Amino acid sequence: MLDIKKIRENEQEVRQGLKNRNTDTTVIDKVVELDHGRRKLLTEVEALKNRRNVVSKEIGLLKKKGENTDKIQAEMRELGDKIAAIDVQVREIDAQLEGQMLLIPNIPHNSLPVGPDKFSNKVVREYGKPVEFNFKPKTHVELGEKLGIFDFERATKMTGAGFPLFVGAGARLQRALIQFMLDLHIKEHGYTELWPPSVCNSASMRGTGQLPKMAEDMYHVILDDLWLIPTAEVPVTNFYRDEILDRTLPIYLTAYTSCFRREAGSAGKETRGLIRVHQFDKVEMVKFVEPETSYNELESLVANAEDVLKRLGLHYRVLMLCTGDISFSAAKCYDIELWAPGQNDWLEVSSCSNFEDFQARRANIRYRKDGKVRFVHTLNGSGVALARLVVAIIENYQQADGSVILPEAIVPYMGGITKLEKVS
RNA sequence: GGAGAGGUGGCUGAGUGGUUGAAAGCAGCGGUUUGCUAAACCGCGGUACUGGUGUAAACCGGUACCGGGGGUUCGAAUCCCCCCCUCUCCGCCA
Repeated sequence: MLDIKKIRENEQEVRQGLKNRNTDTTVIDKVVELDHGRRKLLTEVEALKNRRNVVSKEIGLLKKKGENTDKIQAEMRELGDKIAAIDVQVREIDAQLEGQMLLIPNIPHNSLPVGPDKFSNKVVREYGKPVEFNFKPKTHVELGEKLGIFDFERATKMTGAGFPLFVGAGARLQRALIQFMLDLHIKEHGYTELWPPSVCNSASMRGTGQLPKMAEDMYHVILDDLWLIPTAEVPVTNFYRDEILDRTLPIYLTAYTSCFRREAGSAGKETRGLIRVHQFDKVEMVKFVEPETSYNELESLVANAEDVLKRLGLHYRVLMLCTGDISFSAAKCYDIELWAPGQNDWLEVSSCSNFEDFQARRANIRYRKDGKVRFVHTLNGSGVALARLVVAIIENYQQADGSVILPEAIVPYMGGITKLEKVS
């Protein structure tokens, strides 16, 4: 959520930010009008309440002396009715204002390239080179089905399309990668591990910005009004919701969770394989930092995610997303994409964002600095998403015979398996 | 799911419908004392919204906040209703 004061004082800047994002700015018109009306009513009703408070005290004193207060009480009853009427109006305006404020996305940071869509994203750097094959590389679907490391047909029987099922060495590979990534972040990057719930309540979803706008993209457990988490960002960021932190910042947390996404509206797109699925696994990194440091922290967050890919020897590139392509809550975002030769395309495996105080305001996460209470800045990034990482590993490390040599870094986690081969 | 108990400030914990923003303690901040640390003593406190003065730092006001939302009343932490959450016991159960 934006600061209403910022809208009041820097209206043009906010409008320009929204325009750069391709967002309709009429919401600002509404907000400005509501805010104006709200404050006018507030001054009025608060003056009346002050009078009521003063007179009520007098009534108490008069009664103690045994004097008759019927007349003043009747007056106050009238005043009370007036107050109640204005209070109703204020409450209505508050609700409308809150509703509008929740729909306004974050303002993009001024370092972003301005542009309407992903074609304006800027490649910041590229690591490694594409693997050269002396045969035509296969897709992970062709390879994996032959290797028996996943089974999409039976997954469809159990659950439905878009829910992956890993088998044997494939299942172990998932577990190994999770362990490898968590160990790296905990031991070398300074994160503390959390193992959070897989469902969250609506307040948490609002806190990180999924609600109210993305309700249709999530699985909703209606009986208990709980939501399956689309990312560990939700539980981990909400770890500190409604708290004033007394710990020294920065705080780095990491968590592995499954992630659930309905992917409404993307039916038919990339439906085969592991590229776009309803459930996938991800190690997430979340930071709570002082505002002055958040852009430096974003750079080191990206570096932490890149470290995973470097150690796995994968070819990747880092994109700085343009104003039109960043997500609702983010002020700045880097995407990391892996090269997948079977797909002949780049695959997004990480999205590292600085939300500034946008989530902190919604989730009410603050800290004390020199006796004053301030909102923290929150950041998060995938470190990294598994399904697509597996795609890249399989497609990059494939051999002519259809086997897959595993990157050295995960061999210790694979119980001696160095190669995925067909088992009969 | 059934029965009971409870939700008060950063924490612990009092609280009579009328100077209660809220006793007390702890923590915190400032000061005195002290060779240093500690201790002792004195003093100060919350948050949000909002009005005024000021370029600003700031200062002076107002309103609201005792789990959340309603209600009764001139006046509610205190009385009533609804909801949420936590704990204990029972039931069920990986």
